[in-house]
Amino acid sequence: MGNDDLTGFFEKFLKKDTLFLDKKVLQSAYIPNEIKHRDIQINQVAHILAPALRGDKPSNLFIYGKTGTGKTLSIKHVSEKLLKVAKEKGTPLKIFYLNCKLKKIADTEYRLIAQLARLFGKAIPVTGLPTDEVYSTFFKVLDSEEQTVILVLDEIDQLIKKAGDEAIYNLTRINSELKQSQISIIGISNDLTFANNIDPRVKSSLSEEELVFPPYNALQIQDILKNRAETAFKKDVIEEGVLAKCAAYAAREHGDARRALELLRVSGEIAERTDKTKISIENIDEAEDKIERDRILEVVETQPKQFQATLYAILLADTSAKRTKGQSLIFTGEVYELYKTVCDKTNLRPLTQRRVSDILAEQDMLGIINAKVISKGRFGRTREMSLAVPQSLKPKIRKILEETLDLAIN
DNA sequence: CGAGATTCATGTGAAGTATACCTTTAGGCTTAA
DNA sequence: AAGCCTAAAGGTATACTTCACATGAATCTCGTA
Repeated sequence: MGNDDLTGFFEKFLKKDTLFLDKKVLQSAYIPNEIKHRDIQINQVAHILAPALRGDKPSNLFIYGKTGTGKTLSIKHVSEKLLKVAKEKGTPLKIFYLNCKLKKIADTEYRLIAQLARLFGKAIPVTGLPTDEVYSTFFKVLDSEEQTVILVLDEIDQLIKKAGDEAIYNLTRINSELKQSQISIIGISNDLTFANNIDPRVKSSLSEEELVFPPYNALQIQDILKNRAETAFKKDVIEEGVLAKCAAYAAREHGDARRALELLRVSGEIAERTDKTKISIENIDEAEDKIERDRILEVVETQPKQFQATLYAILLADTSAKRTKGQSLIFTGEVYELYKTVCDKTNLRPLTQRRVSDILAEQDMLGIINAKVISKGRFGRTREMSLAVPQSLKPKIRKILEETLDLAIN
């Protein structure tokens, strides 16, 4: 493309009017003024947290609910209002929000506490410090002034699954030591069954109050969509039935409103890019496809080298496996053999099978493969897995991996 | 023929190791009085 | 003498390895009908 073409393209791009009025309304970080269909929950949260305004310690709260049921949104909404009132009254109240799922941020006890201390403006190194030391630093800042602190730990189930419940237990007990300040914990979990496998002591101290966020039904999602679409899009750019279909898609997946909004936003982007003046129903299908692709590619690209090598081995196994019933089933041993040859080609130091086994388990968690442990009777026991990736995406993944792993393409 | 025993390939837990990084400390050098 | 810098010492978290044991159904074994 010549330079003139490019200039032309940019000019045209600027002239072309967009379908969006305010795209950020559809992004997941956006907090609308009015949250629909969550009045009851928001009220309950408000009631539970209100004592903070009088300088009392609010009860610890545990919130359950599937993804996209408005948990985070509701909490953030209440927090905002609460902080505003507290500020007017001059009550020393702080609310911190921390997502435990983020790798390398809060997925171990050390990292969680370190991150908390950082929120209070303390610099904590990534490693090297005793965990106790970090605790006491955190403790000191916390107690350095009279204040009430509310700590929101999102996706706390992930943390406990990876790092155990020690950290949470310590956090809940820290109150008895605090002289000036007090801390309440709000735990948010997507996994409704996860309470069963944590220490009962932790559970009881964490869930002084419990709240369940039920999924939205299709009508509610549609209502939410309509509401947001009004401010997000220009008038009349949405074709009849589009919102309904978005809602239906999302409701199919346990009423995930976040997904519905994302679908709508991406549909809009697609329509815009293809120079349409309206968002049509077909765009939704394309959007769903694109979202899934982007998610997978994102995961593939950002994984550590060893994970990528493992994934590449799976990919190789997948293409060579005899294709029975459409789904090719792959076993650990097979993957590990291929993995070793991959390492050989890429000058990567091969990890042990023990470690690879863990890596496979993590890939399963990431949803990039489907795996389950089965016993093949006389023929041992293994993890039976298959790539959870659309066929059309495999070549692309392969290419990405070959590039990042610097594999000689044969 | 069927109940147990056996077997295989790998899952999985625990403990140990390597690496990268942190703080503290002691020595050496510089500086200012 | 005091202050400052540097390098070594001592300590930690994390990712990974090593070791050892656990799993669980297909297959085998062998007593019994």
